[in-house]
Amino acid sequence: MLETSARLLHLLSLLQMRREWTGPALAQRMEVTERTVRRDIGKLRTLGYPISASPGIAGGYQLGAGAQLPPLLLDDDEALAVAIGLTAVTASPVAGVGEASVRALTKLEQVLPARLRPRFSGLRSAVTRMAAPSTPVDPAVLTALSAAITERRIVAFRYERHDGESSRRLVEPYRLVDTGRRWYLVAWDTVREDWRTFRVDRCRSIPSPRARFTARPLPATDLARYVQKSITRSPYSYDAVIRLSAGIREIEQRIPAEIAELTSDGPDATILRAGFDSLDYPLMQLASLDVEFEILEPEAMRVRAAELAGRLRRAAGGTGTVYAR
Amino acid sequence: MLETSARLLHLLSLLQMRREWTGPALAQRMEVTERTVRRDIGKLRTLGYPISASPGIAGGYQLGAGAQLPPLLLDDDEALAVAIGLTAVTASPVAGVGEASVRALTKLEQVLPARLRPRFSGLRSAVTRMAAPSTPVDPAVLTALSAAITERRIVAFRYERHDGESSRRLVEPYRLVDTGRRWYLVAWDTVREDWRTFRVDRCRSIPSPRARFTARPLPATDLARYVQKSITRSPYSYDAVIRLSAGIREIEQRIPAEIAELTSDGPDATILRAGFDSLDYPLMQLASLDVEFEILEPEAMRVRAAELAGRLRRAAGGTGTVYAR
DNA sequence: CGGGCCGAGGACAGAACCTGTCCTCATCGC
DNA sequence: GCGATGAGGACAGGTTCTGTCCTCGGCCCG
Repeated sequence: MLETSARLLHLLSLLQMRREWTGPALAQRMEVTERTVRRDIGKLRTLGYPISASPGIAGGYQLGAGAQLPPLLLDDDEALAVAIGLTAVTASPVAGVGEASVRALTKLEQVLPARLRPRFSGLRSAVTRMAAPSTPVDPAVLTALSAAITERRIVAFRYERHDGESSRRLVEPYRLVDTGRRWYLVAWDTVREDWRTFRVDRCRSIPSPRARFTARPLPATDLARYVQKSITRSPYSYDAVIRLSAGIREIEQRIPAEIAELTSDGPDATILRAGFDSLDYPLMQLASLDVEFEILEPEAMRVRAAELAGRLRRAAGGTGTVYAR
Repeated sequence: MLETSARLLHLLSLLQMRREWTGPALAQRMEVTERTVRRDIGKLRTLGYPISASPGIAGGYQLGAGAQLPPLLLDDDEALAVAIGLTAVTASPVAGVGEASVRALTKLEQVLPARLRPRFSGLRSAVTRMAAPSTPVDPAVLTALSAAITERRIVAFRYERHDGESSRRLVEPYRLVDTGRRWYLVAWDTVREDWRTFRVDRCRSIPSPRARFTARPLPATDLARYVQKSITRSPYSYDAVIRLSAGIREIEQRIPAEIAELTSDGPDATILRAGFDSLDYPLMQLASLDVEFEILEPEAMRVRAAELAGRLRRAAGGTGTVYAR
């Protein structure tokens, strides 16, 4: 029987590895008779895994997509790839799957064989460095928080406030919320005895787990909305208004709707409104559009644009004639 | 017995979900006696999964990292996160795990429940758009090729040559090679009856599988090196030489070693050599360093820097005094 | 030190399941 | 029609599983 459980997993692994298998091939691979293979296939079907079959020449079995996801059986390199991919997603959260990616990464790290850890560490820093220039978060902070949330453990960490001063916090962590730009932790502050929303990028130490706690009712059902309300200021350092010298139709095709709000300003001009945490990246993206643009707000963005312009001009050195596009 | 296989997977799932479980909690969750839980734990141990135990108050079981990776049991959101993460890695390959990430993504897509596919499609295009601006590759092309490689199926696709003309190809695909910047396919061309190395970003249709083929000996044991040799020209559109006005120690800390070759040019200057496929992104990154720099080569990069400088200058408009840093 | 909470594992009875072997039937492509 | 595929019942001989009961050991706390 124990041999059967192992064999069923092996069968599942083979079906994931290649799309099509014949009964005789599976029987040989698993060292049982074809009758037993047919029985095992039936068992997997009973367990809910949809395996289709076609008889005759070029026939065989195929594992398809069913109502539930089967256990994923990965080899070493595949596991590393998954870990790296999840790390990339946590570094630049994609709306809606942020917390799930941290949870999945926590699961994977728990069981990652020791021989793969050095490679993972090396590749991890490469991915973190390549992430889009928003506020950087240490993946280790995220996974530590995720584990504490799952296991209902109080965590201690050093937290830096907006004025730069850091203090020690002891909290019951409940939820990680990703706003698409930043990670927040919704937690009950055990010292202040009230709910607090923490910016994860301001966490200055790896949260260390303490005693268990009993869950209390959450402060809201929609925690993403709750976090948005908790943020007393604009989530961005800069709220920009930019006039682009191209019609809105053209601009819509080149700038994702989630990033900016676009308003038509006549047949050949578009007003773009968006928030940014830093200026360099958006400035260079705007310059790369090869569309003339004008910064209406904020002043700081105009100053920065002039600085970058100067540096690029000097870097170009003794270029002869510049042809305007 | 069938019930036992399912129960073992369920137990594994619980152990992955939370770090610590007591026997009584597991027994209640799975609706068996504690004695059966102890037996099941023993079975998982026999299967190779290292489960540690601590007796007494605050005791329990913990699934640890062993010699092999256990089957991963994920919920819907976690599966989506994994899929998105793998898509991100295939879009910007991290050296060494590129092919594995495609293989893993192919496995996952095969079993992804239908109800998750629309969400996956939506999130996938978001990730692809955010990828670093190297040569874009459709993830669907990669996974179709990976499946064909695994199943030894000839594939047909339209391929665009460097002169822009596209033709139909019928090939035996053997390996996907990621050079860190681009994807290549090593394949046997059935029409020309010779080995060919294809750039995946030039594949203009989703490869469709045809008949099976019998594997032939590969043209080399080290296919990454083979691909590098096959590329008759520099892999990059531009080979740049840039002089930075800062010491090499400072620059090394801010520019990843894999991206550029750095040479000291005195105590306050550094020569940077690197290849690029486009100019805007590197120019943006260089300008953002807040270090004066000079483009020694190529001329095209100087021209582009001047263009961007002009556009940024005009965008800054009537800025008053510009303070040099 | 005792009590309670945890994990460990042997022994037994009654029940359930597993595998190979053999067989008949159906579908598919050439 | 033939050969290659999948489907599944029946049987004999053997194996495994579960709950129940029990003893033992470690850990923490009052």
